[in-house]
Amino acid sequence: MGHHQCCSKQKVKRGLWSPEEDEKLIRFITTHGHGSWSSVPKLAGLQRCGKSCRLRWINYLRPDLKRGSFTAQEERTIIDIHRMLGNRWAQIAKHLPGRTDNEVKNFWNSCIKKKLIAQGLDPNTHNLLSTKYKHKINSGLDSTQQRSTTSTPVFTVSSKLQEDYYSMDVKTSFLPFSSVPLISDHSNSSRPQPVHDQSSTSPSLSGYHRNPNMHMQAPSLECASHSSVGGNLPISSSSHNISEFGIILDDNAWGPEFAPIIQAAGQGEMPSQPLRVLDDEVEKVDDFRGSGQHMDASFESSDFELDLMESALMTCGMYYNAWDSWTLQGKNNGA
DNA sequence: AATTCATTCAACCGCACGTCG
DNA sequence: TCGACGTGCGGTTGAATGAAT
Repeated sequence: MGHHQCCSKQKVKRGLWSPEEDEKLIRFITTHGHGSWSSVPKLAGLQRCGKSCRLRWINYLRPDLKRGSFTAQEERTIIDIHRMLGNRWAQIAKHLPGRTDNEVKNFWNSCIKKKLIAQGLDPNTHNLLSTKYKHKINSGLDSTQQRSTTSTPVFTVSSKLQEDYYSMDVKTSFLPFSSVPLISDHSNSSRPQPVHDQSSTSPSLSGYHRNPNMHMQAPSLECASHSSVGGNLPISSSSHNISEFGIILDDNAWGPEFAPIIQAAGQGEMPSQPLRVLDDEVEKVDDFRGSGQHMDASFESSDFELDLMESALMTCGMYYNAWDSWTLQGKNNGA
């Protein structure tokens, strides 16, 4: 097994770090800074390679690290961003102050992943799991327990859809409202902010581009004061723009109970049938997701959107927003 | 109490990318 | 343009620990 170049020139220690080694590294970096990591071990008097020193500092010794369990808010943030970016742990960690990519990755693999599977969701795509995972879903809690024991909003389908839950061939990309790029121009300072609990942290990515060629007409929305969607989650009294939004539902599940959501999402009149996305657009998104290309993403999420997401999910289960335009933009950029 | 099994997470590895001479 | 080097990232490993038998 070959070692990294920086390790090959000298005999280096590997494995767990001792308190003495930690002390040496901390003392050196706090007084000199790390500068070139490859020179740190020699200057700090450590029998380690620079890469190991860097990792130890970033993941464990850095003074600004936040230790301890992940909060429910952090967990929700991870899930939301992962849904868009996939396994880009470093990008996800940037939105969790004091958390490292390694920590986020471990938390995902040891905890969130299992939760999603138990809830019938594919942790990679966040879509409904196919029938081959049915045994995993059923092996855990029943659906009622699954919903009541998680601290993260449970993405599930309405009761009318339950019977088709495992047999549906779902290849559409579903996103929560919290992930919807609400404003096409991120620099637009007129974007309204939620009026409640603005102190809490929400995902906020930067550098995101939309595809201007695929921009759809964005309906505006005036939310009624503390209107209620689904009968239990209040929406803040504020005005919002929501663009490129759609809901996909089984035809049989489509009913007047979804009207508040359609209205709240700025779609205006209740459509006579569920909104749908064209298959070829879905395939383009899937292609992009599978390509491993990076995309710049930027949008803001707010508690309002999280509430709306939860409301929609609790009421009608599945939904979709047309993020095709910006993923395709990312695909083009990455080529 | 001893052993096995499962889980967690720190650390390692290989690769990709950027920079510089 | 090319190669060497440094850095950052995501996937994987394996030691430590806890739970179950």
